[in-house]
Amino acid sequence: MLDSIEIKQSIKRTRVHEQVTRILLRRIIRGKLQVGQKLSTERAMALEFGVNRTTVREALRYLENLDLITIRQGDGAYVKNYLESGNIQIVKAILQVDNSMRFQVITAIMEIRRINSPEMAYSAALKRSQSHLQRLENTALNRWGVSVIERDKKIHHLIGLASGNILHVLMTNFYEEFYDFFGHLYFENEKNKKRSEKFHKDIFFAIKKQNAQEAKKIMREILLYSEKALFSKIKCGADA
Amino acid sequence: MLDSIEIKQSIKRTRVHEQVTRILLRRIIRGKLQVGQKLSTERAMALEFGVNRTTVREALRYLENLDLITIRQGDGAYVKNYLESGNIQIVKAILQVDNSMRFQVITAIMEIRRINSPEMAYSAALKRSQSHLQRLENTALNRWGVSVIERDKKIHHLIGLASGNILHVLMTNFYEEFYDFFGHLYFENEKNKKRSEKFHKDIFFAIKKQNAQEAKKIMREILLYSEKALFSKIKCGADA
DNA sequence: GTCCGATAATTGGTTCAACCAATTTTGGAC
DNA sequence: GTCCAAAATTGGTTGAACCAATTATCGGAC
Repeated sequence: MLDSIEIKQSIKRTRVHEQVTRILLRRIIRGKLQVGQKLSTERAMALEFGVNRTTVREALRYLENLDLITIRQGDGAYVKNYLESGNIQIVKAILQVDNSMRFQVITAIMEIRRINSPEMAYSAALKRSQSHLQRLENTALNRWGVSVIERDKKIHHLIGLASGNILHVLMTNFYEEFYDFFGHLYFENEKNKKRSEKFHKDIFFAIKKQNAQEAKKIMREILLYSEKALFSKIKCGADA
Repeated sequence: MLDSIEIKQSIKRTRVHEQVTRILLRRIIRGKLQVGQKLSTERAMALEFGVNRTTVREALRYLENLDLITIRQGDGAYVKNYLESGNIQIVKAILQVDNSMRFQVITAIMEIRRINSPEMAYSAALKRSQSHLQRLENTALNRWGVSVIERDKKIHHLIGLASGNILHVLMTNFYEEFYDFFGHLYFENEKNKKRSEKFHKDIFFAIKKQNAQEAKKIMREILLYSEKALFSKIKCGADA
């Protein structure tokens, strides 16, 4: 009961089937297991990795849920072409096993966010309910309590809810999964922090006024700003 | 070897752990299992459903992959708030267990597509390689072979590839998972078919000319058209 | 020789029983 | 009441066995 969530997450022992997942994932992403190729049998993999077949099966279940493989009883498991059938979650999986694609993936994510979030803000300004507005105000104007990064997450999330489109919410969840990868790079800078706090207020008032065009513009500008700030940071980091 | 893919898919016996998944999914989506609530123990569920604990575990693994539950060794499994942490794949899961949200979900998906795909076409026109252009031409201009709906899927997919953003490709995969739900309603109409075939040619030529603005406009127009066509269809279906 | 069908071998799906590892609960010492 | 160690609870993993679908094999009909 006393353990903080941070400790729980950092200490948590990696489950064996997650390690197996990682190995297979790496083989697929790196191309050691090519599209259409048949995986070893469950029994053979259990032997190879020195684990139980049940454990292998849990790993295969994960890859199947990502649409990275198909499994057919009596036959075997085959690698699918993730560009044709894979679901969006695979980019996170990719990042975890292949750091070389990191920059490309992050760029792709930010581009998608730059396309979607302004429209999300637009819809939110038009459709926001009174209760969403209230929650937005509580989060945007109260400077105490949580960190800026946490407040930023919450603002985007609330705007998603206010937009009335569940996919906007889920897309926002998706972006946030990558805050761990690059969010701190942005928010550790004091100037960026200030800029985002201004954003929180501005977008709240635009949504309050139901000025959709302005909300869209404000969202667009903060995303462009943060992208620029982030990439210059990454470039500096690479030079150092 | 003789069985067609259709037969394979329709006949395929539902795996037991998938049935368990379905039950638990329904309980969560319908709110019988509320956010924060603890699920029964694996052993208890195995008893309740009359299956083995291993089978229950495979179902739980699925829900965990969807970020619908968290599992903690020594403690148990808890329902998460999917609006805060769920990944995009859950909307498909929702559709499979709760038909009442069907209209809302499809509307949400089409809105997101209307936001993204025109920008995807824009990028594709700017960045398309010669090989992507070639594949696009083969698909867009050859009227023989596959059905219009299959050609349509392929066109969108190729535009995604040409855009150079892997997320555009994966988002396109995502939309396509719902063609089964509403695609046939659109493509069974001869006039709609003709309209889409025109779209295929038009967007190809725009991308060939690298006219990004035009490609974006063409994409936007076909999406608006198809949405209108689809909703009038759904409305008629509801009246009949 | 080819083709067909029965049969065997292979492989994923499920079950059972046991034990390991983390967490929670219990109950006594203070 | 607090604290700590033991016990109970619960998820994680293992091993072996059997079920079910697919594939490979082999013998006979032609």
